Amino acid sequence: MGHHSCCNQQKVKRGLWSPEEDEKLIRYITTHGYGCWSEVPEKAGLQRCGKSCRLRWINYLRPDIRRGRFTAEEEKLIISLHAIVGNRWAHIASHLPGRTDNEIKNYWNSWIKKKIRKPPAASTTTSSSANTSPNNPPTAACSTATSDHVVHAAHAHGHHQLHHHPPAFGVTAAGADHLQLDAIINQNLASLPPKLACGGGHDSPPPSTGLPHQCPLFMFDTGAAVSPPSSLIMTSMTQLHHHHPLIASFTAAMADDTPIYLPPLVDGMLGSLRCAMDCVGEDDDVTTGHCQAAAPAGAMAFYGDDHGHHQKQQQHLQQQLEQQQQQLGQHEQWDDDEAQHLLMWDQEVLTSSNLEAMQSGAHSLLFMGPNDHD
DNA sequence: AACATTCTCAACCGCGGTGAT
DNA sequence: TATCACCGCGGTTGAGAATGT
Repeated sequence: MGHHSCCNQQKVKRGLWSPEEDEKLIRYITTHGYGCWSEVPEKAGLQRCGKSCRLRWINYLRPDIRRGRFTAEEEKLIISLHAIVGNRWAHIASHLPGRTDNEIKNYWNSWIKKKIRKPPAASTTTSSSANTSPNNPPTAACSTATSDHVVHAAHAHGHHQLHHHPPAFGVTAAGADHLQLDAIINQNLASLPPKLACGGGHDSPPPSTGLPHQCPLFMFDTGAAVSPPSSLIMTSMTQLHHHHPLIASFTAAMADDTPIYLPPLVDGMLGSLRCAMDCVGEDDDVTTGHCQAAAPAGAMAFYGDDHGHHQKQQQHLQQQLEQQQQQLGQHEQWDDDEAQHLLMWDQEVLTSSNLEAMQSGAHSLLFMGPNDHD
């Protein structure tokens, strides 16, 4: 239990802030700004470290802070975002104006505690019914399961390695499906420029090469629970395409056997757009984009190459996976039963014939990725 | 009323990333 | 390239409030 490095030499006060301290900090920030937090305490006349000042300002004092209970819409957004990006609270907070990462984190953790203490009584009943009561959001459990139900795909020596992380809570797939898909549809696809949207892009010239290097994989996770597989009902491709415009566009295009170029893997819901823009920007050629902006990866997903952050998450998830497997007495990374609920796609082009393979084989997951061999 | 338990949330801690030197 | 300082983030703690017994 040491002090911050920035506090070592100073006599700094700790603990709760007094109103006088708040006033000093507010007065200083509003007149001088906060260019360098390490200078703020001294210049503001506070016996605090810069880190503490920053935290106090960001989490409590800044004028655009929004306090009070989370609205139902905010709850939904948090749940959806968490299902996709996990515990990246700052990322989630960036999509909730006036809310801080700390606040969202506290809110989420309080829900986790509740769920641990009081697991869902009827895990076999569908949780897709809309219940946004602040005191009873079953969707939280579903989305937690979705985020915990992580399939990690990595390229390794020309084949995909799959790691499965089962849900922490016993839930059904439907609620998670809706959450993920709603999030994707409402906040991702809906915001896409038409020229980048996959669905309406049949008139665009098809890409001439493979998927972008930085987007070697595409994974569609319907958010279905994995165990028991028999509980997976609504996540076949046929059913899915009613909910997801990307899949709908796939199947629509299948009618005339138009090749569909698969979108790449993306980094989370809103990150997908960024990824798409990056891809386009780096290639400087929209036609090589492969509908990447429409990538709907609603699950945690990893490129498996040079993304250090993802590698870190991979390691973390790998550890979680191993723990889960130990708990479940599983020794294989991926057993046959679970594999039945995956479809690995190892080509770049989706055609009617291989779509049929998907429809016949994929129940809970559609997983696609081009070969490593470029 | 008194005590125990649970909940909320502000604050702290440590780590990793980044930029300057 | 190595080192350092700083910043930002996520995990965790703990005090006070709320609730239950």
